[in-house]
Amino acid sequence: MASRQLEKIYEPRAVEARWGRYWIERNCFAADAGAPGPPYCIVIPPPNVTGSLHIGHALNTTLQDILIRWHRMRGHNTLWLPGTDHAGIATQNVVERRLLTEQTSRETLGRDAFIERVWAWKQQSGDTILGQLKQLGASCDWSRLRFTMDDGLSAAVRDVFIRLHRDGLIYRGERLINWCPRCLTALSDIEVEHESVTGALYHIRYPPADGAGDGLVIATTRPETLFGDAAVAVHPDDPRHHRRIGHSLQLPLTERTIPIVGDAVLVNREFGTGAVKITPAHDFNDFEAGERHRLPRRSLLTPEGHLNADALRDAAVETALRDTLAGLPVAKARPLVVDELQRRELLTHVDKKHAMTLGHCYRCKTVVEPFLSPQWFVRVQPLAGPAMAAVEQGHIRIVPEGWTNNYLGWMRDLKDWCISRQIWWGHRIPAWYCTACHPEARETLNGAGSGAIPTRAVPMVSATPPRACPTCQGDQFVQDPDVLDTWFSSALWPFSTLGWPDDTKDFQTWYPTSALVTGLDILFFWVARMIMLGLKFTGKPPFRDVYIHALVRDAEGRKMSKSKGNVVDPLTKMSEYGTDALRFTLASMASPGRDIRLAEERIAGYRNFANKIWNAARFILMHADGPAHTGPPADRPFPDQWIVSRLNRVTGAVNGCLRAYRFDQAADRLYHCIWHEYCDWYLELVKPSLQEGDTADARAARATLLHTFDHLQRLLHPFMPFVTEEIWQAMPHRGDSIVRQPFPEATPSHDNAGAEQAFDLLEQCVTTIRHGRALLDYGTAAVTVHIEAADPDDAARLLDVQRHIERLGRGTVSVLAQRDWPAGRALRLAVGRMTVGLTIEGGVDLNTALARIDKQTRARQQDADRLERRLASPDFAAKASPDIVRESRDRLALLTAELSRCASSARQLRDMVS
RNA sequence: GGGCGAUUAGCUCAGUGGGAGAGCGCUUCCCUCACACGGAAGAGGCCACUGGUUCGAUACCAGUAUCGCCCA
Repeated sequence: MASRQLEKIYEPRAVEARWGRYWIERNCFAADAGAPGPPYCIVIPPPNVTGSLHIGHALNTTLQDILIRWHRMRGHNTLWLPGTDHAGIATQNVVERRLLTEQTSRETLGRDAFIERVWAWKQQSGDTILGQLKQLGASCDWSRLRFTMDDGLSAAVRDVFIRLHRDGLIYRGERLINWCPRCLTALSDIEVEHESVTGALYHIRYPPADGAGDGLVIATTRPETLFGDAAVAVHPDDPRHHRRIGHSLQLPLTERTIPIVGDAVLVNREFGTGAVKITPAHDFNDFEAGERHRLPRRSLLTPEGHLNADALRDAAVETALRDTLAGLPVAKARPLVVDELQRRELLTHVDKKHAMTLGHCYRCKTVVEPFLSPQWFVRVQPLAGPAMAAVEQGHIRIVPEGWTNNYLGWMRDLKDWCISRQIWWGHRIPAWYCTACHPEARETLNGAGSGAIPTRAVPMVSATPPRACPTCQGDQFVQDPDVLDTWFSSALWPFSTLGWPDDTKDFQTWYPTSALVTGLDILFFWVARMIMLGLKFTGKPPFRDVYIHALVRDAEGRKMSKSKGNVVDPLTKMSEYGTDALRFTLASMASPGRDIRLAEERIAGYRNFANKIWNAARFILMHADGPAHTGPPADRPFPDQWIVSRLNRVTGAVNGCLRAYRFDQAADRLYHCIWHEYCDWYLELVKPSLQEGDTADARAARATLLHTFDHLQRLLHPFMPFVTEEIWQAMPHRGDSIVRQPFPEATPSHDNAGAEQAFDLLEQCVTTIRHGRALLDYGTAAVTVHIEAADPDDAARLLDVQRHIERLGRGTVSVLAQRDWPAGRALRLAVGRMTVGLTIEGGVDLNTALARIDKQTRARQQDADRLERRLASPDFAAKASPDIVRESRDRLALLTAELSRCASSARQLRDMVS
């Protein structure tokens, strides 16, 4: 028997640190591919290696840990594989900011030295988030920790790149891509956040090239890009303009003319004047229109987003204007261009309330520019088909199901994925260029951007530099300076972390993985790409289930962000309320398809819950010493049979909820069972027996207490690992940790309907007595109670539980027909098929009780009226199911009986009052 | 503009074709020998609106309004 004295209030901090260390020292979470049991595996969504824990991680980690601990306890061969992500742009940005404070820059350092600095930063800060995950109780197999830039994973990345290139699924080419002028790199389409804004729509007149007629008025939101115009498009069927197709216009502010073309795709006849400019190098739709009409692409901007002097000259911009504009950022150039147009009376109209969307860099929120440059792309169409089929055919299940269409819809019209980034931190593209064939490429040796590699350059893709150039036999090469999109390596995560491309024991055992738990925000970034590449390279879907959880918002429903200052720091909450409380809060609020509004009171509520459990444990430890009954539950008294039955039901429910990813419902069932059944009723029911010493009931109660409480700790362990471990260790136990104890399963033979019915009667009586006591303002004084049960079976059950009613109701209880009740004043309360009578003693004010009975009468009368109306309807009898008809009749009969007893009781009270 | 979701107690949210639920908060009483981070008893809701289906709708369908998210 444990002898440690437990404190009155549960103090999570020391407890958590102690067991957190213990679990790791004992390798409680270590997985072994050779271990028995069905495999169960989750790979963690790798957090940014230099990041720190935010509330989204806390939710994500908690849910995974619940699944993992649950399966581990159920005897599955369970692996939770942890790791971190190198987060290319984000990490590079952080290190660059640090360099700035040292008055230096990555360009000054040079590529190799810079990368060394990033590794040093990773070394310095990389353990932060891992420590925080451990603090949260994440039961990962930490010996298998992976990092996306590990040798093994990097080899997998190269391998995949080379094979995709060989299969024609990766290509290099000049395309219009999204460019962040601050990060100075390309972004993929989904790395751009679109925001609705109100802007200005400028109507500009382009005069005819031959001076005859009025020209055309076009509408644009970006007047400064007109220097890059290659044509003006009108709809071929538009009677206003179609005769002009083939004519030319004078491009304002330049010495160029441009043609008028007919384009039914680009032109919306209702928009503006029905004429639009085509600027192929600065707009995605225009780019495609440019392709259709074979128009030249004039890129006007530098990578920084400034007007390029050379480009302006090539575009034949008037010399004076060129000098004014060259080097200016877009935002400054635009008003100058508008002024100039106005001065020349070419600006016909400005609509200042034009609704439009603007793209921003998802990392730094800078406005992105469509930018023409050579980049690497994955041809995704051939990969998307199987990735859709896997979901459509149910090989991969998305939970909640509602997101499936979202996924399929996105996959259906997927554009090629731009995977090259003009940064230094990441997996460098394994492509090489011959410096003899492409002398310009030599510039990249000092780390310059990919612009230095001409679009037409022929890359040689291989893991190591080629021996000789196939064209010129040269042996000098430079490697492509770009690195891969971080999500490219993340896409391989479920198999690269298990050892792929080697056919390792781990890979054989745990691939495909069982579940992937993540937020909706990276369904496209990550999940879709893992499915595509997983199917392509392993032939199997990377996971069976995808569980999409909510986004955590603040109590007002706003997205948390540092700039709003409404961020809830999970670590602070953990230290204030305990990690278990935070975990339980997140689990209980994880309803499918709904965002979580995190209110602090909820966390405090679950801290109280942990404390409640703690005190129940104290109580049990105080009373568990002594002889205990060891026979089957069926031989034990009523309270034990009842709690075993209830526990059995909640056990079935929790397992069912977890199978369905209903963390919220599982948490609620546990909360209710532990607090409102186990503590409120069961512990109260057995208290008298425990104080009796060595009786049969006491022996049974001690055995049941220990057994059921252990059962509850194991049920609760996945949700609240720390307090349950602490309690489990303090109670009599076998084994070194609750982590590996079997998770309870429901046993049909433990269901005990009779005990549950008896309990329902007991609860009704006790509650009614307490209610009556309050109405009579009796305080804690003992009361004399008579109970009449209309049903003889009820009467028999009541006799069985009579002494419990007496104790919990505080008084003496006789189960008697009303005609046998003693004469004298009594408050009679109708409850179900029973009447509970409290003897009235002394001069108490009965008006409160009278008012209450009148109120109850009104409520019951309403119900009865509704039921009567229903039963009176001929259609109801004819069409409703017989069960419902019978139930309605029964309920009406019960209500009628209650009403007559209420009326009688009220009459008596009125007599007494008057 | 397209798609998805939400609207239920003061707050945060479950829920179901047939008697409106939980947690927190609130009111009253109680520091009773596990727990005041507690116990007991309560108050509080035309289940957003309008139609339809149905014997019966908070629930199913359609529309409206408001809010949110995703995509263009």
